[in-house]
Amino acid sequence: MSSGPQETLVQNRENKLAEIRQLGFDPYPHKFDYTHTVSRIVTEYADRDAAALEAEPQTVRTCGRIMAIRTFGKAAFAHISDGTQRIQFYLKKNEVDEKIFQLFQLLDVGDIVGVDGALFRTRTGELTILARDLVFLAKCLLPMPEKWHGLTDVEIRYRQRYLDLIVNPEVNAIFRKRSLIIRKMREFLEARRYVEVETPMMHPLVGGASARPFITHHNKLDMPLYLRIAPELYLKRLTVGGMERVFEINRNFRNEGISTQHNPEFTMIEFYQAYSDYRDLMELTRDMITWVVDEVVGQRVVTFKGQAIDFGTWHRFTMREAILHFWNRGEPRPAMADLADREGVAALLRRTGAEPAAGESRGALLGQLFEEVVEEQLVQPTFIYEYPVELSPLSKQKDDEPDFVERFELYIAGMEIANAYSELNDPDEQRQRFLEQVRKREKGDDEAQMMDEDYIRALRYGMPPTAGEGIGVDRLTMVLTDSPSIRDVILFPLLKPEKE
RNA sequence: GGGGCGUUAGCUCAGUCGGCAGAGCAACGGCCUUUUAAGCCGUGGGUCGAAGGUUCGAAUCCUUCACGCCUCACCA
Repeated sequence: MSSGPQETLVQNRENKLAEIRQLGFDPYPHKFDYTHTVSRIVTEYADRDAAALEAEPQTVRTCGRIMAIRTFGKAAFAHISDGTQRIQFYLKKNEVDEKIFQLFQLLDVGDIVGVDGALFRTRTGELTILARDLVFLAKCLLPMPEKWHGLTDVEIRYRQRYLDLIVNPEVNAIFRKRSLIIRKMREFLEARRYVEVETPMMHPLVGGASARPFITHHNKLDMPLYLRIAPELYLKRLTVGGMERVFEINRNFRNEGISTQHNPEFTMIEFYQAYSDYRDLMELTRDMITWVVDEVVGQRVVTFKGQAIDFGTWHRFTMREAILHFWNRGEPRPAMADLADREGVAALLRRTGAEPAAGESRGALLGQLFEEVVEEQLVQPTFIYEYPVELSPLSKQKDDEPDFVERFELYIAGMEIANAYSELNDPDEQRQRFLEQVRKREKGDDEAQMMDEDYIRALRYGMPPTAGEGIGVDRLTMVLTDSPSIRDVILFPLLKPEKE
């Protein structure tokens, strides 16, 4: 970083900064009053042609980062950007103060400036500011990436996201879209009488999902704390307390592997609706996501990794139906009867080439079979419902089939996007489920949940029938921005530390 | 964690069979008052990811390591 040729590149820029100071300019002024952002100029004057700008002169005062400079000895063009749009200004030696021209000669690509002048159109028709004043605002001391290819090295892009944002305008667009997606989801829920809440990020117990937690420690209390893997158990305490519709948008932390679909911290919108069941949430989910797609994308068909995803058509299968429907491992095709017992499921699992784990229940194997056979085929928005009770320690059982629970997941582009269920509100049954989790934990399953006595106590005060859901905001954003990696929709994804 | 690929100038990339380290942009010095990847002339810039090894000679072959990407496993 501080060796060899880059030193001279940086030295050049530092020398220029010193010269700017010697010319009498403040190298780090405190503020700049502008009349227009660059973006506003570009949109507001998009329709004014050269004649219109001549007949009715428009002066603007704006600011941004210099993205390109083209000099002609006694004149020059430069583009400045506000991060979203860019506009050109034209500076002529005989139309500005001598000092301003000298200042301009000391500018580099990357510097931040203010410009003041009248708008005109060049011969080629480009909207341009004829500069009458130029204000130095900040120096870019490090050399900028190249103008044609920009910055493509993903390691630098993720580590130095600021540079990525400066150079690659589409990155800025993705994160604006992410912001809009979250805003629209919030708006959707608020319009339905939901209240936004914040619950603890540091938990004394692990619960609400199956995942390994990050562990930390409180010094004064001398107690271990877990970064939350899910807010679920706190949000449901709130429904006990009479907050009938609550939601939270925040991070979960899971101490698991990292991949194009997994970051150790990720954003989940989780919501609970009293006096409703999972079927109501299926409707709500479809309505919410189609509306968000309409608002954010403007059309129902979205391209993701080259595939057309149609949010105008939603599919639904029970987990068992999906296994039969999407079976692609040759004849004979399985029938519902083959899923009826553990041995049948295990046999099918063997036909996929997977080895059914020894101690696992029929429900767990069913889940495994689903993942083997179905998951990656669920490209179009698809609800999978009725999950095995063994995989769902917090969900309410089906009345007519207690081996299964009232739960669904939403799949898009082969990814799990949402998970929802009718909440188990029978405290005795919940205790049994927790005890089962504790047994798993004792057998070495470090993803199993812990007994949460206070949560049981809350349920004993009575929780209304309630349905709850979590939607993975990062993954939804991936689909709506055609981003193949979760790192493309997280500003600062976790990376190993830079060496040195 | 396993497998595959990658790491060369500030950036984007070439580098053949092991034989003097290259280009474009950026930078620096000139010329240039409507350019658009502006143009023309000239100049400088390298611990070839790191450490070992093979060889008369290594960016190039071998080993180990670091980081990244893809993929599998795990997970949402």
